[in-house]
Amino acid sequence: MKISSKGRYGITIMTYLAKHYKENRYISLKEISENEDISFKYLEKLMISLNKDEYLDVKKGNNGGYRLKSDPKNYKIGDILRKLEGLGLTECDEKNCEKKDDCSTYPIYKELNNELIKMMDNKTLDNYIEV
Amino acid sequence: MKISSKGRYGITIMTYLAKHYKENRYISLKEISENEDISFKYLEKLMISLNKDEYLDVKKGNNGGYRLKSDPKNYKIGDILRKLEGLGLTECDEKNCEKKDDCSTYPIYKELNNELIKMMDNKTLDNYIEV
DNA sequence: TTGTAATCCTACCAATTTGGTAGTATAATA
DNA sequence: TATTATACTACCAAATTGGTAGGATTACAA
Repeated sequence: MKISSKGRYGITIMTYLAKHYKENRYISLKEISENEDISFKYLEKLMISLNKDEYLDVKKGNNGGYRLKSDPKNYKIGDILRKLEGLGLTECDEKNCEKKDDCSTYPIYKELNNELIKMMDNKTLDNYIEV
Repeated sequence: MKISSKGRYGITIMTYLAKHYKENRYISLKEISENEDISFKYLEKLMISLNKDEYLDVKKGNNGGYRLKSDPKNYKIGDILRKLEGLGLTECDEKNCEKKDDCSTYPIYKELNNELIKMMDNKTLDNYIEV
């Protein structure tokens, strides 16, 4: 039940973007790679997932990079993890398991998943950047 | 961040034992294996971890098997998972990471882990067996 | 006292997931 | 048009996970 390094890197990246949000500039993967000690190539790949549904502003070319579309308070930890590795402790609901109604453990996972999701969506990036 | 099948099986096993607690008998892995459709051999291996610190009553030999040591209300979901796969979304605290104080994401994980543990230890087996 | 039913323990293996690399294509702009 | 950036595809190695096999040990009942 660990968050994978994919998810952890995602949170690192997004926290980095949040911290520099006020600077109003595009931040390149090169910069993040150097400052957060994550392989540039791996970062590139993560960004493809992380930027699903145009989650971020992107600019290619010179002085390009990524930028939050809006204030850090609008970015939930839950959403970051959803994009990179999905959210939830089981797949009971996701896979639409047929045995659900007759499953002795489903009620446990239903509760756990609901609380987990609530907890993750309740935390936004602004809480973790000193201003 | 999924619970592994190790953990899920553990919860299935413990729920089974809880459901039959009132019957006051030892329950064999053979019985659990047949009823819950888990490979007998795999079950055997899981029980070694699951029974750490003499978590359960065991009897070998004829009519032997496993039994809860006490009422299902004393068995936390958190403890079951601790025995089989550990509890927590990161290893930040477990591995005593040196960079903690200088880590931009540690505060996030600290909060998440605390809430997760609280949530898991708040759920006991008696809540999930119909009486 | 011996056969049987159960757990205990160790070693091994296959499949999947995860973490990471390499190379090329595409786009923006100075 | 050279440079700086992201976008995309294919590949690969290591670790984890899920599972199997087989023998050792223990308890009990006939």
